[in-house]
Amino acid sequence: MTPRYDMELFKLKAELCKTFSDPKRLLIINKLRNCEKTVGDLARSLELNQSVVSRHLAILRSKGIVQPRREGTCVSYSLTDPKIGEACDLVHQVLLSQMEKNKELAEKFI
Amino acid sequence: MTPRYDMELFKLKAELCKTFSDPKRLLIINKLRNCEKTVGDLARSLELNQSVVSRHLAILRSKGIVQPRREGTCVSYSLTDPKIGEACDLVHQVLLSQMEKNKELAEKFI
DNA sequence: TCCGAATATCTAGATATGTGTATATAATGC
DNA sequence: GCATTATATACACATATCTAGATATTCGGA
Repeated sequence: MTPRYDMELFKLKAELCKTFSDPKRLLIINKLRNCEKTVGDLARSLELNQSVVSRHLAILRSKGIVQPRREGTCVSYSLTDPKIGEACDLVHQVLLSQMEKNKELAEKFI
Repeated sequence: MTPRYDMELFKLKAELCKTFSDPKRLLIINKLRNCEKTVGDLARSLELNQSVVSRHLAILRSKGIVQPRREGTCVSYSLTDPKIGEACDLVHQVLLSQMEKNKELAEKFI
């Protein structure tokens, strides 16, 4: 594996991570974990502007994270892969693990 | 779990993801997977500017991803948690899984 | 204490990202 | 065709991020 090839691969990985690096996108993904939802549903339940939701969905769609299904004037979105939910779980775990560490560290100074 | 609390939690998760959303940071993390390395080692082996490596290490350090160990004038860095390596593996898997999907999709149009 | 090596930080400039508002597009029913 | 509803996109602006290059800091040795 040459350095150049590495760079290309890691660029792709970084882009994928970037897709998950917005709190509103993570909220949307979380809402879609178990069932598909329309743009309007998401906007209402997350109390977000319709255009904001639509744009984040467009980003997620362009990265293959979610898929649309049109039904009349409504468009329902769902996750393309259950692995995406698992990835979010792992982020959760790493976050908790970090919080634990910070807690331990904080306690040392009490 | 109220929406507000959700938002705070997802902001933290998004920040963690953002930390992984730069290809050079991912390369650095990858280099540190099995053994600690000095700033100079990393700069040389990745063919990156010293200040760039140092800056990225500062970001990773501030998020608790890596930890420094000074030895004379050198500073060696290592991962704080093996879970971080696992998280990168999962990113890798999701990426492969996406590539598979794109391949399948591409083949439908051949 | 002065010097050199290793690392960290500052600055300025280019690029990218997220948002609200307004508008465009798509589909349905009259 | 026209009005309505749902969704997508364009625009302008503010903010954030990354980088190279210069400079500051830290440490060990002469």
